[in-house]
Amino acid sequence: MILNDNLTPKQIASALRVSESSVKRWCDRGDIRTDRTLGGHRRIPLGFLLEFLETTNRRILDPVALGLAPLGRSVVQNSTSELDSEATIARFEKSLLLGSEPECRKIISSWYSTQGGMCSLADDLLCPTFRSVGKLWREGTIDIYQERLACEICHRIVLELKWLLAEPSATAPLAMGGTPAGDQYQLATLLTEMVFREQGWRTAGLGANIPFPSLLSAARKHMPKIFWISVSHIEDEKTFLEAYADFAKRLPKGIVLVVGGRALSDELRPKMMYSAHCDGMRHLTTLAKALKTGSLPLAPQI
Amino acid sequence: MILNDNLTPKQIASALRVSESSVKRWCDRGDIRTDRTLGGHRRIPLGFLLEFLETTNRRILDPVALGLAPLGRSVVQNSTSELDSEATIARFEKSLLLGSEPECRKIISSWYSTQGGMCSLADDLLCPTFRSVGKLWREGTIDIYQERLACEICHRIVLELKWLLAEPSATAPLAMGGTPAGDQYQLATLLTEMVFREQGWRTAGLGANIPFPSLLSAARKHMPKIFWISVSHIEDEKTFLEAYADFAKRLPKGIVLVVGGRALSDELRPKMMYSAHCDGMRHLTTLAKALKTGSLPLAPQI
DNA sequence: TTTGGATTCGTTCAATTCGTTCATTTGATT
DNA sequence: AATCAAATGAACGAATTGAACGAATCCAAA
Repeated sequence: MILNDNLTPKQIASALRVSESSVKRWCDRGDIRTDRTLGGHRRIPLGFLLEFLETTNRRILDPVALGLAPLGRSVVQNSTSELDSEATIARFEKSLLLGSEPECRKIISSWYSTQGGMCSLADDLLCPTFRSVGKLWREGTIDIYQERLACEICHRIVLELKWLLAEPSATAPLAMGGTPAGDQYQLATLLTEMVFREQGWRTAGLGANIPFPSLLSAARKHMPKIFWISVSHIEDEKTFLEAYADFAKRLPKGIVLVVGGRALSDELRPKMMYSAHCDGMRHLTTLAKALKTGSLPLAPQI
Repeated sequence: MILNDNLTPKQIASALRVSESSVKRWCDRGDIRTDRTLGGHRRIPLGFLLEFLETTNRRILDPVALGLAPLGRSVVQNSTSELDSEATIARFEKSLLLGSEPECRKIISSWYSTQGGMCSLADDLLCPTFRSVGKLWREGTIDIYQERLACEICHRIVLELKWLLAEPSATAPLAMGGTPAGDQYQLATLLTEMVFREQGWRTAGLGANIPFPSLLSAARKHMPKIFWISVSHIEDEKTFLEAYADFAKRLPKGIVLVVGGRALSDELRPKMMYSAHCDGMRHLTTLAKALKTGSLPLAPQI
């Protein structure tokens, strides 16, 4: 996998546009976790670098220096080039519809590394793209298989990204969740799982199209700290609400129930009971951060 | 496909993503215990390499180079292969139902590398296991989510195995396929795809639950040499047969239509038109081998 | 057994990185 | 403005790493 590579201080220096000395200092001070060659040269796995970037709120300025694909950049007046997300999203959508997995992989891994991790990948790249793809499908411009193939490709690549994330510690809290019956959309629940992983949680993603009673027994058996429900599509609203209500009522009290997904409209949500609703992965990330150590600060609401 | 015991410096170099020179130096300095051939070439038993990795706190970055399954952060432990398949299958089933992905990964990659590749993995391990899991589910012994989680886990691990397979050449023939509407079972079609990959085909797996008309337009647009249909579950037999018949009739003549899956019973098959029916992955492998170079030796049958 | 193409040998050498020192920039405080 | 601490970047000889080379070895097929 291209993503698993050991970087030298020089590469990182040029990627971040800082001096090599600074990178070496950060390594020695422990800000960047660092491996060493037998001869004592520093070697930094990409995952360690990303870890550093997140805690210090830094960005990769030159992905090419790390062997990643260049993302579209537009030259702004003051000579600082900014990410042209519009162009990149368009390029990504095109590659998806053509079914070109390698091209999509380049874009995703580059976006993931240079932007804000899973969060930005989900909210800023994948979500808009699939909104657009869904529209094209409803318009009849593209075929169903293209939409499915797009999901399949993204699913595979996001799974690959898992190898960049540090193995969660055995004592980390457990997050469990899935997508209820009638909803086949797997990508959303996978991204949810990855966000928890990124925040150091242990996770158990149950997948899509699982009946509520079965979700309930999974929760009861494993007693996670958080249970997430990702809803992208609702077959029948009344049936859904009934099944959900029963699920929420019988969920053990110690478990935080988090819901999200584009199907949970403003009209629907007031009829549901949950601990938290997340409007996008950025939202979820802050929640995961907060709940990781502290106990639940959120009271159930109606 | 047996685990290679004696590794060359070149293999180790690419597995650790360092230069061959460095590996040779490490051997000569005694950092890696090294055997020699009569002619003086270095040969490193896997055990010695693992010893080295352990003491220097190093990881294999590219397991593919060693012919090992990608095991993530840890390295394959017991290369002593269990030939007691009964016991292994039982252990595997237990791990699946417990939802222990790491344990399942060990068993699958061990099976894959010591037995007959994808073929044996599908036919001898996964197929019997899921038959048994399905039975437990129908009996009510286990919950739906356990069966789904089992699928999910296997799906992920099989996808990881893809990194073991060589990249298909750009001129390799294309195999395309998927699972028709009403059938959610993704693992079978994924395994089918992997078998073609193993045989050097380019592949495009469309996933599960795709309506026949959409499968048809995918085939028309990409014109694969083979189109596979994997059927594990049929909602309504009459609807299925009609949609299938329409699909088969309109499929371009140059494309070989291969069908398979546990739902295609002896009573059903005579009512379908196809180029070949595969009863297991071993069957499919020989077909993929035969069709790879030669033209289609199979006449459509009724 | 012989043969020929692919791999590995041991060696040399250029490029990179090491650790260290020191000058410069940054940014907060007086 | 002036001061000072902290962070950054440039420069150095010494050490490590990786690429290249002809010669020797391996291995599978004739």
